[in-house]
Amino acid sequence: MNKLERSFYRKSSIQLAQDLVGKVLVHKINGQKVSGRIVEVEAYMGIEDKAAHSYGGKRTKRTEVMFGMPGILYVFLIYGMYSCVNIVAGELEEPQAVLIRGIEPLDGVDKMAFNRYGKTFEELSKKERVNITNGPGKLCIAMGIDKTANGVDLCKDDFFVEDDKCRPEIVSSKRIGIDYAEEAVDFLWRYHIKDNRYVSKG
DNA sequence: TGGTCGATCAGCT
DNA sequence: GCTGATCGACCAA
Repeated sequence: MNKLERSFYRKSSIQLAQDLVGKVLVHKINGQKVSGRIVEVEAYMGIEDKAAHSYGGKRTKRTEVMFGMPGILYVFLIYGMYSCVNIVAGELEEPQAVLIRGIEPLDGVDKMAFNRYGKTFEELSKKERVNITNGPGKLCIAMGIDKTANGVDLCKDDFFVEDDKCRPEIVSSKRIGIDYAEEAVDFLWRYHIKDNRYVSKG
């Protein structure tokens, strides 16, 4: 359709976060397309952001990809069992990223349903249909994203973001699960589509 | 509808 | 040894 190129990602994570809401994340697994509209994100601003893994310029094996090219994926393991996926923003050597917190399933809904619950989308209960991708760990399971996707370039063929010209109303709020981040807990760096059921909270 | 709690492990200290 | 950008199960009311 309309795959976004490198220049789209080369901007601050706050800007990129807002631009990503409403776009479509696509993952092709062995030729099978799985996709969903990005409905909720959070910006992590890097060096000066106490909530970011790269706060203070912390550069380790884990955070290394955030220092890389904008438009690549940063995938990390949280609580020993869930993956979270980010899109790297900013310039090279500027460790910013946008966390994807919720998507609305579009293509490959049966594949997603199988990844999450081992059954077809049709067979899911009402609750399961919402819970399929309304959280950062959940959407990674549904879309088949794990640590092997760390560092993958969204400007290539099997993983990318496209613009289908959807322009929903976006609202901002405080980021979730960062109680340790002192003054940064109050920054309104979470953005989501208003009234969308696949938003994780609020 | 909301609170608490266990799972499970890489990256730090 | 401790902790976390989470989730789901369980329990109380």
